[in-house]
Amino acid sequence: MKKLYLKDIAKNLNVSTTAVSLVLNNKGDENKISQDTQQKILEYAKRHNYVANSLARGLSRGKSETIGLIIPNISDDHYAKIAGHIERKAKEYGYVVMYASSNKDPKNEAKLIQSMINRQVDGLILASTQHNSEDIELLKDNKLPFVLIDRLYPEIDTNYVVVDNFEGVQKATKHLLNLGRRKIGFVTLKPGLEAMRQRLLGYQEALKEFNIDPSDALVKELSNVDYKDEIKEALGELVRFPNSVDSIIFSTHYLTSLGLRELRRLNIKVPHEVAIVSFDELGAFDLVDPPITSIKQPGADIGDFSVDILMDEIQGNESGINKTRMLKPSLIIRKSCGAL
Amino acid sequence: MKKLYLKDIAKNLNVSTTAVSLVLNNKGDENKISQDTQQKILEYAKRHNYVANSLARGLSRGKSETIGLIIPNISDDHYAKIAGHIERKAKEYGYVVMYASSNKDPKNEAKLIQSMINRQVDGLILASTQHNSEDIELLKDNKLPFVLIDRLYPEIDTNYVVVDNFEGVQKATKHLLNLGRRKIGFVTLKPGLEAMRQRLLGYQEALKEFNIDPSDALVKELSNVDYKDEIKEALGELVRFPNSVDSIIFSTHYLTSLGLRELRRLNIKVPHEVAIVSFDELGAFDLVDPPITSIKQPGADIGDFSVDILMDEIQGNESGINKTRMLKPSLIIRKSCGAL
DNA sequence: TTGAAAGCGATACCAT
DNA sequence: ATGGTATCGCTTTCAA
Repeated sequence: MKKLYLKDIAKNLNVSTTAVSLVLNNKGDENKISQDTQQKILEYAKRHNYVANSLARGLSRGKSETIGLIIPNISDDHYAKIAGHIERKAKEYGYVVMYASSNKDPKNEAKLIQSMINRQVDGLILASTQHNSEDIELLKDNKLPFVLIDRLYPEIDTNYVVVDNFEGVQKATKHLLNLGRRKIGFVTLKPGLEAMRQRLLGYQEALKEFNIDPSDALVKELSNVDYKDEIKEALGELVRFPNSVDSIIFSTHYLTSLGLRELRRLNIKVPHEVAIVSFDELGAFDLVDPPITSIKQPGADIGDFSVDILMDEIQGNESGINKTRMLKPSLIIRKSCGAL
Repeated sequence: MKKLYLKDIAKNLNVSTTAVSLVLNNKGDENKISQDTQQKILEYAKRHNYVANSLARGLSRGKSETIGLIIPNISDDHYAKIAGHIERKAKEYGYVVMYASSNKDPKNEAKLIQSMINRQVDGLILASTQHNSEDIELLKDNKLPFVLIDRLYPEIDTNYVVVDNFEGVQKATKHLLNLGRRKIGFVTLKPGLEAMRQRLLGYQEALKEFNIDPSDALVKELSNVDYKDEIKEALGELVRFPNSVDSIIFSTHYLTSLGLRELRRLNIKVPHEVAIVSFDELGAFDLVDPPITSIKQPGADIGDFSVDILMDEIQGNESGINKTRMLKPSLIIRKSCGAL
């Protein structure tokens, strides 16, 4: 089967390439191509299974019908879920998505953005994690439509879809406080990650509302690279005198997994001795012993909304659609917090 | 910042576009462009942050430096992990990846393949699930290099990277048998999925080795769409007289999760009354109560090898690299099988 | 209604 | 060593 090109079909049908192109792009009517010709072309194309080379089309129209997705790590539950929804939604618009993982490295991130730009993506969804605005400049310079997820820059005007990290943790912390817990530890990652900062603030705010002084000793900020090792020591310190926490909030699902393993190793009863709450979930958290109380992010909405917004930007619609979304996470109460 | 094109830099430097293109593609030396000119061009390009439009380049060279990835569902743990490795590896070759989810629908799959072809991907990694070879024909017709993962066609000559589903389940089944279990249920998805068939065969083979007649009553094949409902009934039947299984193997991680929830609802003690083993893992399976014995797939290897093979194909190397790989899954023994 | 022809931005062949 | 220029496949303007 030899490849069939636009000009082949024009030649074989004795019409111009213009006609063929127009008809195949559904512009036959508005350009008053006769019904006869249209039928002929359409049929021929269908019968021979013609499809345009989208590189050529893209080059010609200045549009690739591709969007880029840059996230810390596609293998992570949270991002994988979002990626799934982004793809499904993008497909509705006839778009396909290219993804790339930044591994939380800002340098990497900048490179990836540049790479996406070269590849002429029509828009970008960026789950940048570092609070670093160079990449944003890059995008603005290139006039590339984009939507931020997982992060927002209050000081810059951007489109974004984020979850309310602050409120999520605040609610969870208050939940623990209402259950009578008073020495609440907070295990998180070092700042840089804006989302992490918000989560910490939510924790501190809740404590203040209960007139408890947030103690630095109860907050453990782990390095983004060595957290697997550091968490052991951190937990050791939290459960030992003089800290002796009665509960711990982990700021992300993988810290929860790691933490729970370590608590077991230390032979600490959850939730009896130490209650725990996780920000974000892993697939089997409801089956864990004990089932993990979690702050759940609306992954589907994050994906869907970000694509909707992006498409709106790409199409240049000044439609009424909101270009920013602050979504609410929900607290799923299970046994690990000591409530049930 | 106005966009800079190849011809701009040629004009500004008073050289030909040819020279610029050659130099920028590291073909300066082999084409004997003077060092002076080369320096000039390189510097100018760097200083002005020039990068080629890859659509144009792709059109011109007939290569997009993009590979396509078609999988049932990127949100699934298993595929997300593979996708991560594929991307990392592809990046090493200067490639970027486009993904699309087929949702296990063969029609969908064919469409996606066509779409990838239109988009001029240089190669395709396909985790097709249905035993349907039309898509393979499509690929061969288009002479598009591809690698199959998760499936193989013994009768067709293709590149593939698969895990030994048969042996994995066989090993797990024998493990249960060696622990004294005799009435082993098998919960899986309806055939069509080649991998699923292999798993079933592995189960049956192990039973035979122990001189046990594989009973159809102990095998529950659920529909790909309604498995969430069907599994409840299936489990009810398995644990009730006359079946009364003493153990169950679930042929995929999400069936395990669902199944475990149902067993709990039925108040059945795992592993005491019914031991369970899962094919494939979910992130927190080691934390579940009881920790789940699982047959673990080498996701990293699947991803890495498939890209290596694909790149070899794309580059047309007739190098010695093996174009097929049969990887071994490993049995991770935890408490749910009753061993510990 | 239809078609010729000029792009889109880069590559690479063929001269010089 | 360097430069013109045809070419990749499609879109789109403009004239007929």
